[in-house]
Amino acid sequence: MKKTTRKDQIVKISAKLFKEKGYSAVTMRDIAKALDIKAASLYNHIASKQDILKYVIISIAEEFTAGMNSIYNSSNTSIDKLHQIISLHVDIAYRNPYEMASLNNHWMHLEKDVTYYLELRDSYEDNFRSIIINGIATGELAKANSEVVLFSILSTLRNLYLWIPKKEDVNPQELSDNLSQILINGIINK
Amino acid sequence: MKKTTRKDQIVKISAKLFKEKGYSAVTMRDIAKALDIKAASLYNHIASKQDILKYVIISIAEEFTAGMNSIYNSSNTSIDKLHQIISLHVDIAYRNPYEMASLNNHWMHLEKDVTYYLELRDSYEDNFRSIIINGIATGELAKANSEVVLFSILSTLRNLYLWIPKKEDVNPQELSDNLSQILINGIINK
DNA sequence: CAAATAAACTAACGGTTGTTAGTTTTGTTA
DNA sequence: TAACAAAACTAACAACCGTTAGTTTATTTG
Repeated sequence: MKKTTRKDQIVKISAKLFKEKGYSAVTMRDIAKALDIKAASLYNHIASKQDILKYVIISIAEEFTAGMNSIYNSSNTSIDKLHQIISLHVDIAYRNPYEMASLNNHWMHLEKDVTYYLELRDSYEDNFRSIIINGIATGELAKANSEVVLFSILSTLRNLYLWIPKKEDVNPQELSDNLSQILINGIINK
Repeated sequence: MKKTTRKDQIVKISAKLFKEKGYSAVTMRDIAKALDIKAASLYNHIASKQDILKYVIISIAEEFTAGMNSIYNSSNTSIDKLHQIISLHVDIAYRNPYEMASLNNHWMHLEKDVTYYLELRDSYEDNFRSIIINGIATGELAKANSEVVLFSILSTLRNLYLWIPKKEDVNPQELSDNLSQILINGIINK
């Protein structure tokens, strides 16, 4: 059982504020006020504003990359791997809806750590791309522009954070199933 | 033939900077420097920084709503309407990749004009939703959670601005066709 | 309970922000 | 070419920014 430290609280509330107004528009005084302390007190727990952003983003980026590696290296069919990727995204977005906003939109303010972030993201995308190309090669997937397929699925999955908090009682398993059906089988009635 | 005014240049270069760093991180001095003038000179052409954002966002939001109204009120099948919506997005994103970033991510800084923006967006989404629900009712579309269908397609279309500038020689018609195939027919090989 | 540590505070810093006022330069029209 | 308008300039403003230093208060530990 791990306890929530003050630093955890700072990172969590910051992620929420970053999502609402964007990283640059959120001041240290905003963050402090949300915790009912003074801005200077934040520095007993974190090194800088950028440091907070790093804690918001990097751990989740690593979780995605690790999850993708595990899926990629399994011996499932391409379609099963796609189902697992969808589940991975739903699961992480469900647990971290605010953090996902920074992961998607505020990573460029990481400055020093931006290179590491991009390595994680590229690794993730490369594996995703391979799975799609392989699925087309084996005939599991229809012939299509693999870059457009990748872009389309990834766009939907990366936007889940915008949608999940608006739906009160969304069930992750059910959402995952619905997405799998729509993204993989399409929406047309055959 | 309409000439490009200084104001047009300011709005255009601002949109590009807003996409790269976010609205709040871009200063009036950044915008001025990109045009090789001083920040104070900008105020001969625009009223405020927020005013620039308004010019970046609102005209495109109106273009989307108008395009959607036209499609919605036509007498085509639901599936044809979906094809047309995809074309609409590709067309607008192709012509305004930088502005789309503000439309998607920086609209909350419109302050006074945020209500009008949200009206346009809601109207757009309501029509989109109706088309999907109608398509399912007539049997053109498979039975599925209409909200997830809407979310999935909209996520892909709204992210086009991120993808289009990265692909050098993307042909809008070809992209539109690829997207239609993938989003409507799915990716599975049947 | 004394000592040590953690975490809050006040006050202030140097720099940057959007914006204004007033002035000069540039370009157009009578 | 004189007069006018458009668009640039310099200088500065009050407010706000992230962050630091030094101090006080609260909590934990020996």
